Amino acid sequence: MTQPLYKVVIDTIVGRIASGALPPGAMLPSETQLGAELGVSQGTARKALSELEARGLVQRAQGRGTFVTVRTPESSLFNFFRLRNPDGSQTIPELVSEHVTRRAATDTEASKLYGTPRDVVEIERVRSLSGVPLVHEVSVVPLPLFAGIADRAPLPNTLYVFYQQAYSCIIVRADEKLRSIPAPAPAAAALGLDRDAPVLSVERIATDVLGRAVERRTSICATHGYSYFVSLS
Amino acid sequence: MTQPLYKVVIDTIVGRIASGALPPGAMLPSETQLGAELGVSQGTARKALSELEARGLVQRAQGRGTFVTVRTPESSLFNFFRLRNPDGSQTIPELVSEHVTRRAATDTEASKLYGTPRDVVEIERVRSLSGVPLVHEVSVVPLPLFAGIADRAPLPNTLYVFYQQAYSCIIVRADEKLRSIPAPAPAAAALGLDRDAPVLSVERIATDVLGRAVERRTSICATHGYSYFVSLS
DNA sequence: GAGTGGTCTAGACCACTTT
DNA sequence: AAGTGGTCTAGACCACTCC
Repeated sequence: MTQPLYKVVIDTIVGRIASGALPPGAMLPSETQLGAELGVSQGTARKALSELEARGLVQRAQGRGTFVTVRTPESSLFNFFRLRNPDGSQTIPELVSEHVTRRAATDTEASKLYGTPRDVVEIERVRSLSGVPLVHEVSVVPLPLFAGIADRAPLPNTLYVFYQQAYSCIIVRADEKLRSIPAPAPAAAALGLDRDAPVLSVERIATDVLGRAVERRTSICATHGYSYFVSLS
Repeated sequence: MTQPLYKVVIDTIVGRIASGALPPGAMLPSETQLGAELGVSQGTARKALSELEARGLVQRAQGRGTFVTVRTPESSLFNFFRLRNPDGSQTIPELVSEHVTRRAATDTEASKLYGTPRDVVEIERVRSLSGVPLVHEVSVVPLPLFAGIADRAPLPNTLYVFYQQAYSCIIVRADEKLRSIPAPAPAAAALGLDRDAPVLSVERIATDVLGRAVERRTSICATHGYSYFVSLS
């Protein structure tokens, strides 16, 4: 039941990235160096690096080297913000307002978030597309993992880039539940919608590279002139 | 600018699968045999087979061999029917009614579907979950690729399994656009909804293994007690 | 020119399934 | 026992980037 060597290599590198020892943009050792350092052949080191590239954690370029993937606001939005123009082109959501508060976790929050936290931080935001407020978004993160985050408001537009830069917390996956519902009161008020206007409700659990459920986010989106894009395979 | 050998191997096998020479469930040659047959080393054949496995086109099992992936109604629904119970468990959609008609393609249909077809076949269906009609679904396929399909009604519950078995057309990808809208008249009538009940509109383009846009599907879903699940990464 | 990743080979040994 | 895929090694050559 012993781990294959290439998986040991993968775990080693994931650990270095998750700990911040290898920050975004850092160059990794070459295949040969990595193999020598960890006592495996170049081919085995290569297999590990290729799998990390497939996971999106590093990027490789012939002649240049292997680098820890840098998350820019653009790449983060591309992956995790699915509201697009009808032709599929990106739209950048602007921040209209933000409220960051620290509070006790509800029972569901405690049960769904990593570490069953007693306290959480709630980030409530209204976002607009092309100047029109269309998204009401409430993100909840466990306080222990994000110590001091409430004092750093206002937060940057793209939270996942911020999580990585400030807390070495790398979001790699988001599981979402979508429903079509009449606009709930707080969202209707924030977005200036009729009480029963149809809106898209998106409930998200975001998971980091270590497999921890790190954020719970509920978004209410008015899809006027925009669409939520997904690709299934 | 010549193709790497392993890509040649991949294309060879994809061709055999898409042509029906390797039907679902068929066993592929072993790595050694395949290498000998195509004049490459076992390692190169292995790389090709591994990539085909990553694409989901074949399945490999230690000690048994490599097999063309069999699409069952279950696996097809798992991949391409995203409406689930709130806890994430599968729900099997039953067929309530079906109308299959042959007609001329609209301009958008002709422009978006493979081969810019003059004629298409439209499959209109109402589906129910746990006995409640919740989905109104209109699928449009180009007539040339699916000759005679209109005469084979009623069609099976899962169209993609049928496309593969009857036409060697393997759907590997679906791009969807979601919006929340008031129920349109035909869907409201078919599902027994109020005229302005909020529903999920899903517009899908399905693409086959040869990269051809093979089906356009518009679904109207009432998300009463159900949710549309996606995983982003 | 030195260093990087990308492709390809040949061979070894292991774990697993089937007969 | 025979045949399969899974892991691992060692070495070669190529294409590319950067200095």
